[in-house]
Amino acid sequence: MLCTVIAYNFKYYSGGNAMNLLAIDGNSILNRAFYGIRLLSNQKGIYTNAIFGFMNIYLKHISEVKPDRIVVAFDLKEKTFRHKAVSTYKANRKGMPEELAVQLPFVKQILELMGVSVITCEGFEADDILGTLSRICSQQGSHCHIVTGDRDSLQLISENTTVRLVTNKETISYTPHLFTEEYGFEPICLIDLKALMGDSSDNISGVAGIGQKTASGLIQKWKTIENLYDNIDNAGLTKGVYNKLTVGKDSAQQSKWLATIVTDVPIPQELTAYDKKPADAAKLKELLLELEMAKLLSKLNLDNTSSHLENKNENENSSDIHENDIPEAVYPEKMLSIDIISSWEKDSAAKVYLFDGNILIVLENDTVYITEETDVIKAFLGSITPKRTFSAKPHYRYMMKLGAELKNLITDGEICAYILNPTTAEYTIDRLAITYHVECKKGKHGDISILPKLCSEMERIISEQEQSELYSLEMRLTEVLASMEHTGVQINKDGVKEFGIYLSEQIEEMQQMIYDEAGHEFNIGSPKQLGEVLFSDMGLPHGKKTKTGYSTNAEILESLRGEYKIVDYVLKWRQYSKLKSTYVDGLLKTVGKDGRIHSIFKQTETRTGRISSTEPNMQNIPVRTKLGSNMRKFFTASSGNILLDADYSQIELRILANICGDKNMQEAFLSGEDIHTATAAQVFDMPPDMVTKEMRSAAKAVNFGIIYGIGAFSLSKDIGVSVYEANRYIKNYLARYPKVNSFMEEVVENAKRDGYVATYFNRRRPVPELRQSNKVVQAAGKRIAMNTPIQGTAADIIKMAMVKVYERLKSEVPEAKLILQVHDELIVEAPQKLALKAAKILGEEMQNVVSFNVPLTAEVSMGGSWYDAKG
DNA sequence: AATCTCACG
DNA sequence: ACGTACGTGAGATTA
Repeated sequence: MLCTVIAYNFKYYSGGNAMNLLAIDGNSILNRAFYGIRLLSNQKGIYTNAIFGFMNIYLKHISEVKPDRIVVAFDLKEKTFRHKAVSTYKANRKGMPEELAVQLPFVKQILELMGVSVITCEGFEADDILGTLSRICSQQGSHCHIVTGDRDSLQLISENTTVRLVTNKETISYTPHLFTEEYGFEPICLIDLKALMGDSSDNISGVAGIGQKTASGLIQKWKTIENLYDNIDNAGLTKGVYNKLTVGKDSAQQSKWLATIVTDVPIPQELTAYDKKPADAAKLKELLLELEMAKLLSKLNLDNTSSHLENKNENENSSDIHENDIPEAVYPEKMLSIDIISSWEKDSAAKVYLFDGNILIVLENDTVYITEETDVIKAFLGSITPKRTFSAKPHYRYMMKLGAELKNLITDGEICAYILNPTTAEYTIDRLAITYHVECKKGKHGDISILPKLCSEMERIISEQEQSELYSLEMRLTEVLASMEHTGVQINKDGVKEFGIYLSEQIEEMQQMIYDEAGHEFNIGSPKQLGEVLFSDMGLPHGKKTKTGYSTNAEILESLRGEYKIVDYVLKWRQYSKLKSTYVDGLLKTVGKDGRIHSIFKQTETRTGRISSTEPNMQNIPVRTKLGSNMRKFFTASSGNILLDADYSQIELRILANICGDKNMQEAFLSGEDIHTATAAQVFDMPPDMVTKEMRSAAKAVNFGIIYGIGAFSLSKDIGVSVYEANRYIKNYLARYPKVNSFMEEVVENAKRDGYVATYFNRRRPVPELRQSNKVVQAAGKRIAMNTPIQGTAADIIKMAMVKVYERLKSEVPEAKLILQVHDELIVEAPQKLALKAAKILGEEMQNVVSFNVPLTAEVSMGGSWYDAKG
């Protein structure tokens, strides 16, 4: 195969008028690159991920800053001891892993061949060199841009020095203004902050007992530790802080010294020494070719002498492949694996070839790599060619963004792996290859080339375990989740902000009342300080202790609420603070430019088969308290639309009634009586209309207990009766519903024998806990075994409903969109005019998704906000 | 990075 | 004697 390489019109750099120096912390950036990209190697087995990543970051900053001079600084050795270092300095910092260390010389070599100054200095670290350069620039009226991943370097920020902080997500360019806005003090005071709070990664001890929050407050007020200590007696400090500061004075001073970056490293003082020298193009090209970095070559404009890159696997005649051939003409029917690469990290993952029109595609092992976003990808993904991938959801979202449809995606390796074992923390192709004994030779193109083999093996096992239907359900669900993420939910930002202002006022008020009661100020948000104030200083009766001190959770405080005013204030303060920080502030951070929140729904996260929601979590928006439920008023239908909300009633208990087959329990549901009342009638042996509120709520707790894997102790705690009493309830319950009892016993027995439990639809979950010798762990394993078939079957059912609702809406009411799922609840946004039609589909599909002896019921209601739509 | 607390089903 | 209900995610504090 022969591939045409087209050069990018990449502008290297052009100098501006003001003289600029770009100074890069080589070690810091190399580290980021290494840990940010999965391990890759070229054909010879040389690891290349850090090289790729480093060069990408390097080029990005060059093109943005367009510097006149460039310096890349490195630490000399991994275990360099600083001239001023104490003996334990950095003793706990782990050495560079071998895989990274081997890449370091290549990076240096590439930079040198490019004519860039690479500097190291015996006895000093890279950031000291940067500090020195920054000082030289300031003195000579030049501007210095520092590129690093290390926040310590922010202390160097000045009018003449900008720090471009590289993080996993983004690069932030810090000017003095931006820094001060974020930290509340000047950049140079960062060393004073560290002097107080310390930094374990650098073995800087700071002042014992002073954390980030306290330290930050002190520095904002006093700027430097010297100033703080000079005024310490009239600084209005609490006793605790005062004592800690006094005791830790020496440590603070030494810490400050350790945290200070050196600015007088012996390096050339004349800035012209760092002018860019001519590159050795030939050698550079040779090296990059050896490393198989085609894209970098083209970015550096080094590929114009030879317009063809030869594929090492010459198993095809040299016919150029044109973009139009790719989707349908080349491999119309054959299954292809795809890896769409859109971010720079992955971009560097592939050894790729450039075709006409800047598209990067590799066909090898039936794998297609695509990195540029063009119409060809769209055509390919939208074609009927069967496709295989690892993690399909981003591809669906990509196509939805383009207003197109991803078609014929048959296999998703990550979903396969989740079906086979949902307890795995992270799914990577490398690990799965080992687990499923698929030979993992490091392919030329990273690990994706083993995907075909790996998938067929996993699919074989899925089929053998009779999980193919479940797998197919999950495959169809991916598109539904992608659509929910894509559509998002509208939020009333102004309303949320206003609520936040109200909360702030309340927090302030509560804080003042708490301080008045306690007699002094302290950090209410610190469980440690709160515990000391309540239980040591004020002498309230304390409950159990945690490892670190007194327990101050809501349950304990609630029991003291009536007797001590302060406890009530603390509980209120907690409630307001939680709403403010997690919901008001947290949600506002995630609102998209379209005024909607696009949460991520994770499909391979939970061990029971549920989906989870992150960034933000839309599955734990408050509802149980009056105050909290106000949040739901801000989730609204967009104009002309309305929200439909449907939830299954008692789905887990109904599932239990069905799968255990207990006639008495089924009867309780079929009677139409409220289930908790019916249970109370059974347990307390009386007619339903004699059941009191208290009895009903006790029965409700027992019902929950049964689902979770009952324990008398916890039940007694939950409903406030003796353990003996709780035991009686459970006994009565199981006597009335005998098949519940036998079902639970059977499930545990089977799990012990098989090593896993399964849901009604054959979703499996391994329960290794049952095979451990520790009895506490074993008991937990039993509860898992009892709960998972119930919770998991409910998850299976709502997933089936989601797919059906989604597909019917798509064909019958395409304007209506499924937007949220909260475990037993689905939310649809529909045009008002079509609301009834959509509501009918929603309710019908949810109810009819399975036919059980005890039918499922779903209650649908609608409204302009989530608050109103929930019945 | 671990711990505590608390929001949801 | 010991710990104490299932499944999640996020924010704040502190080591």
